[in-house]
Formats: sequence, C-alpha cells, structure tokens
Amino acid sequence: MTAEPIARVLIDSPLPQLDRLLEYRIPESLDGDARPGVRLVVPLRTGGRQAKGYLVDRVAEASFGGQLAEISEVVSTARVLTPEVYRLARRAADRAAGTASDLLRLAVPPRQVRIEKAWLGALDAAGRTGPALTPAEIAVAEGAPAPALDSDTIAVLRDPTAAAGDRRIALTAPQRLVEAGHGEWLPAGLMTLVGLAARTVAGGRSAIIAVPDYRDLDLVAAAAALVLPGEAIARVDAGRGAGERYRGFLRALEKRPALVIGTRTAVTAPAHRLGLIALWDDGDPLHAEQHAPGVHARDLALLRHDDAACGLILAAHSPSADTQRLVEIGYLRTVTPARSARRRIRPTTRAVGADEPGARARIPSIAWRAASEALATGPVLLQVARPGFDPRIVCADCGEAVRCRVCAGPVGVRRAGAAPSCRWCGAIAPAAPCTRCAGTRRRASTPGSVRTADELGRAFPGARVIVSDADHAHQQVEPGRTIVVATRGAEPIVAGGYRAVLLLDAERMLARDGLRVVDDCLRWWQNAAALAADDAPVLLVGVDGPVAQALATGTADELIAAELADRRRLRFPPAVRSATVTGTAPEVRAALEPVLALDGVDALGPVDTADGQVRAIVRLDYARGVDVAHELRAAVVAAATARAQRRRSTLRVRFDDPTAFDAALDE
DNA sequence: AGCACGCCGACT
DNA sequence: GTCGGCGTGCTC
Repeated sequence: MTAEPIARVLIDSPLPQLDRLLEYRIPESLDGDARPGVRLVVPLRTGGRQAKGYLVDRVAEASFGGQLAEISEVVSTARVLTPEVYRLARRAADRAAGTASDLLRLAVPPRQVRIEKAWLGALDAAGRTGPALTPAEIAVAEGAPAPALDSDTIAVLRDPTAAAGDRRIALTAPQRLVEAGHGEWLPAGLMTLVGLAARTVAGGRSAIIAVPDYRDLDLVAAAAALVLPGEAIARVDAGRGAGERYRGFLRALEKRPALVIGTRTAVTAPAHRLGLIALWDDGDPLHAEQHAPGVHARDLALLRHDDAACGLILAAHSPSADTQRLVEIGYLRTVTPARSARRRIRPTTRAVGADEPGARARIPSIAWRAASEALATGPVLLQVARPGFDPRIVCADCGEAVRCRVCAGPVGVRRAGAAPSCRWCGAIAPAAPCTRCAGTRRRASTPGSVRTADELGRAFPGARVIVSDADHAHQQVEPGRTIVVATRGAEPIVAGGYRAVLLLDAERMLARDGLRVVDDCLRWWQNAAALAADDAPVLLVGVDGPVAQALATGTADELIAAELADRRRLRFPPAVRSATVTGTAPEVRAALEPVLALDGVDALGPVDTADGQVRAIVRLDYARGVDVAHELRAAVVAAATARAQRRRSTLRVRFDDPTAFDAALDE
C-alpha cells in the first residue's frame, strides 16, 4: 500500500454540477503511472460510464464519506496539467461563474499520440528533452534590444525579490518601427517584449508573450529566433495545426525555461519557473476569449502574475481603458514616452479639391498632396474602414449619435421598420435631446459610401496598388512607389516605415456606436501611425473634436483617462464589471433576485432577444465580484438541476463580455 | 448528460 | 397485487 492511494480528479465535463474534485482509489497496478497532472479515464456512476479527467493530486485519506470507485486507466504518463495551470483555471472559473474544465479545454490542447510518444521517449530523468542554454546563447539573449525600457526597469522586472507592485508595468510603446536584424522590422514595443523575454529566459526563467493575432505572432517569432535558439522557443498557437500546437505545449511543459509565444491562450500555457508575462495591445478585441467562460487574456495574465509573482507588462501604442483603470488604482505603474516623443497625427479637413486626381476617390487636397509627395520616396498607407451596415439613429441637425434618456446607451432600430429602442436597457423610443446641439429631429445614419481600391489607386497615377484586408492580409510590403490600401488592423509592415499614412475613414470609424469607440479609434489610428517612418506625415482625414485634438497634441493618454472618468460616472465598464445573464424570463428573474440584493450591484434590462429569450446586464463593483459570481453560479447549477419545465436549462452567464454594451442585442 | 431511484394509474 | 410512467437528483 502506498502513502497516498487516493486520487483527486477533475472530470472533463462542462456540467457545472461536476465542477469539483472527485476522489478515486488508485489500484496497485496504476500506482506508478498515476502521478499528478496525467490524463485519466474514471468510472462515473454505475453502468460502465467512463469519463475523461485529470489527476489533480494524490492524498492519503479520502474526504468523501461514501464508497470510492477505482481509476480505470491512466491515458499516458505525460503530466499535462501543472499545479499552476490548475490553480489558474480554478480561480478564473470562480471569478467568471464558469467551470475549471471549460478553461482547461482551452489551456491543455487535445492529445496528439504520435507527438506525445516521441516527446516522452526523448524526455530525460530531469524532465527535459535537451540542454539548457550555452554561455554563448545566454550572451546573445542578454544583448537582445528592448528599446522602450531603461535598464533599471528591466532589472526590476527580472528581479524576483523586488516588490510585486514595482514589477507590474503598463507600457505605452513608442510609435516607431525597429529593425530586429536580417531585414526584419517590427514595432519597437513588440521588440521590447521580445528583448525582455529573451533576458528572462537567459536568466533561467520562462517568459510568456501573448499577442492579438497571427501577424503579430509571426513578427514576434521572427524577432525571437534572432536572439534565442529554436529549442528555447515554444510556440503554442493553433495556427499551424494541432500537432505543432501540441509540440509547442509539450516544450513549454519541460523543466527548462522557454519563451512561450502565442495568441491569447498562451497566457494559460505551462511554464517552468515563470518569470515574465507580457501582453501586447490588450485593448484588441482578439484578446477576449470567445469560448466559455470567456475570460479575457488580460484577466488571466493578472491572475497568473498574482499566483507566480512574476513580472507583468501590458504594452500597447494606445493603452486600453482597462489598463488605465489599473494604473489609476495604483496596481500598475506606467512607463510612458515623453509627450514630445509621441507621434503627432494631424487632423485635416474633408474639403476635396475639385481638379485633382484625388477628388474622384474623395481624398481631401491636403492629404492627397502629402501622399503624392511622399510616394516619390516610398510606400504610402491608406487606412480604410471595413464595409458594414450601421443601423443607428443620429441627430438630423448635427449627425451626433443619439443616446438613451434612461441609461445613455445607443439608440437604434433592431430591424427595418421597428421602433427605435435602446440597445443596452431596451427602452422603446427613449431618445434624449442631442448631447451636442440639443436638437430633437432624428434620422437613420447612412453607412457612407465605400471607396474601392480601384478608385483609390487611380487617385495616384503610376503607383502600384496593394490591397490588404482581413481575408487577404499582407505581412510585409517591399519598398517602392506603392499605395497600400488596408483595412484597420490589416496594415502590412514596410521596412523603415511608410513615407505617409492617411487615415481615410476616420469619420465612419468614430461614428460607429458601442462603448469603446474612442478606445478603438485611438488604438486603430495610433497602431497605424506606428508603422510610419519617423518623419513621415500621419493625417487624420475629416475628423475634429476631442479625439483629433488629443492625437494632434500627443495627449491620447489623457483622453483615455477622461473616457474612464465618464464611464465611472455612468457606471459602465471598465469602471464596473458586468455579467450578461441570458435565458427564459423566469430563469433570469430567479438568477437576478439574489444579486440585486447586494450593495454595489444593479442591472440593465431584462430585454427580449430575437430568439424569444431575455437578457439582462448586471453591473457590479469590482469588490462584489466574488459574491456575484457565487450567486450566479448557484443559479446556473439550480437551473441545470431543476428540470421542472421538462426543457433543458437555457440560463447562461457571461462575465465582462466586452461586447455586452455594444449594439449586439439584436439577434 | 445519462442513469437510477421513487411514488401514482391500468394490467394479468 | 405489480409493471412502468417520467419527475427528481446524483455522479467519488
């Protein structure tokens, strides 16, 4: 008999009733293989039902009073669930009223038998498949450029004995490109993260870098490959197939430091002696997880930092309102370039010259002349909006979006012919007088005509035209007389930077509704500006007002602070947390009742949704998070268990959905 | 989810 | 008397 014959097991099941540790006896025959972290098969109830699960840990005595069943099978000896990742899943699930196994489904990739067998075969007694870095490799990694941070800040971030508060940084990255070597150009902020991470690995600790999309990831991978050996890099994204993903995951699992790079799920990867966790552009919606329970990569990074006491850096050209909040409560300290070093984005009028080739494409004269001139020396970027329908109601006099008189939410029509209603609280025809001109006449907004690449290209005779959008994104463009037409977020990189950048659809982007319009526009435009050569003009076409002013004077950070102050006044995220509760009217009513009794909690709605259900948005102070999650979780379990109404439960809870307050309540 | 347990109507 | 209906509850 061994000392710890009881296995505590997490069943791989989305059922909230099963989201706890069940105890099983470990038979003598499996004693050696049944180590913490392995995948298991266990019986669940009688009748030969078998469930998959993870062995979380082993204990000497069972706390369960009843008869224990035995583990059926140890799937493999690979210990894929580390204690750190389990704790992360548990805490994140509790915070979001979800299940740990839902989180682990994202954190632990599906098993690939061939790859796992090869890896297990190569694993030595120390839990590694290869050597640590050589002194020469360490020297290269220690010399990796980290242009946006001074050596003191880097030293503190690397120092495990430094005060935790000093090791949490919000970096507003300088808006310029740097050359990593071998003709690889990337934003200075991304290079900084790679440089920081390379030093961390050189010092014997792992680092995680999570970026929004694959284009950023390719830049990071290329830069990392110049400063670290391939063996020290674990790429954990799903973009190159399940096999490569699992290979990267297993590399991260080894007992030697790695630079773990990937998209949002990288923050949940295993890491040997985690020393740094870095997020790039945390305001990008791609960092918001789509799968249940929908925990944002930023929140996972914060939890991970708290657990591992590692360095934490949230870096972006344009800080998110969430980062701003963390700065204001004193949780993050800022590293910001001097205002004089911020890139100026010049607003220009929308007045179009009549006799220029730019007129047909409705490019204002000043912008067209700047672009034509710049084209002689290299590529020019024209950033455009994605096409899309926008069913908002605006002031007929000045065009400002109309707000709800009840909650200040956007007012729109759900479908053609319907009465205008508030997208957030559901009030019918609630429009308040225009906030800009006090007018009361209304009209539907028009989406604005979409320019074609052809039109834009013809405005610049003799130039090569390259189109880059989400479907056909170009990573890089060669120097030359080239017009690059790109939708926001899909702008290619040019070595040395664009010679001019025109932000053409600024008016349409700013007129979109949604809670984060200002944050998004600042992010899109400052990210594009960061791709320009140092002295190249960046022109914001056809927009004035506070956003344009902030960009012109290099005070975007102050504008985000003002934006956050507004949200605080209105009780909107990220000043408060939110929980979207969807289901049948009685289910939602029952779920809301106990949480609305708590201080610092209120709700918008419920409103009817298109599929006959109702939706309410609970708003809660951060301090109420534990209580509200606990109550809503109890409501989900109750709804799943009590099947009084013969139908399976439809109650859903989603915390901190970034789109909750946007115009997505229809459909 | 499944599957067993449990307390009320029509069958040999 | 008892076979079986599905509402209710549990899964180590």
